[in-house]
Amino acid sequence: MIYSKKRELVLDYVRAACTHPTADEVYAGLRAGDADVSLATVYRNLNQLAENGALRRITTLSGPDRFDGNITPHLHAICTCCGRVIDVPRAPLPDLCSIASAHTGMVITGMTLVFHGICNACSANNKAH
Amino acid sequence: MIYSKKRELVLDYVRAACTHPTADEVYAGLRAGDADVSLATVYRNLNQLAENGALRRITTLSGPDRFDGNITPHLHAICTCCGRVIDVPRAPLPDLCSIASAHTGMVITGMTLVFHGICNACSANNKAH
DNA sequence: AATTAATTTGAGAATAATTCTTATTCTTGC
DNA sequence: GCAAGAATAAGAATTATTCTCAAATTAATT
Repeated sequence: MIYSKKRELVLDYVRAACTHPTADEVYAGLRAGDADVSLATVYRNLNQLAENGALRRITTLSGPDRFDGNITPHLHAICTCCGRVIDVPRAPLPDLCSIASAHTGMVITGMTLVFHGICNACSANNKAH
Repeated sequence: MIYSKKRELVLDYVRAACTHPTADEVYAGLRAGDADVSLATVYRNLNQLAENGALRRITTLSGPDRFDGNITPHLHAICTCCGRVIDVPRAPLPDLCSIASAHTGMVITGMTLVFHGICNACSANNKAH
């Protein structure tokens, strides 16, 4: 993968954001700044950056994927009301992957652990249905 | 929610399947049988049934949602190669939700824990890239 | 700095998964 | 069996994402 100015813009944007932005938000944010990128380029680069570990992809239950520039080990909680993603420090866990591997015979390459709930803002706003 | 024959068909189909079918697979399966349902009805009912706990929704990282008629507590491992979902017995876990709740102040309503890996069939077939 | 080969980009079409709309058809209580 | 409310069919619409390919960028070489 050779250097590209657009990829650097995308990476910098996600790293600077503390909002775990979606592809669309990255696109809009760069456009609102002085950057001239296309949506396809944003998607392409987010995928590449997540693929090679520069970013983390956060797959939400419903709604678009989000991206996290903070790749240090931590977990996420997603508000089912507004979609916001909140960081959660990683708690000590038993070695679940080994257990899964032993039980299924699969080669386990990873694990996704996400919390769901109502964030403070939504609780305060009584937006929760 | 009043009774409906179509909803019963959908629920029975997912319960009988051991494949964690997608909405499309449920639709095709019912159509292949003698059932006359529309795709929208399959989606609507899968959503309702998952909502009220009769089924479990399995959100995969990429690809369509899958549904599980087995609602007893267990985990899932998803093959990143073929998309198949394999059941994993629930291992004892620390109370992660309380930890997340304490750290974020959110009302935590649930947690998703999914394993990713390569299933036996894909390993055997060397399909894994 | 020009040449070239490989890579990336832009713009919009295409795709995939799901939801919405509305007229019609069930379901249930009376 | 009728009325009121709920569910359905069919396909249009929406959302999120990927694909296509000609044009632009990058990096290595002259």
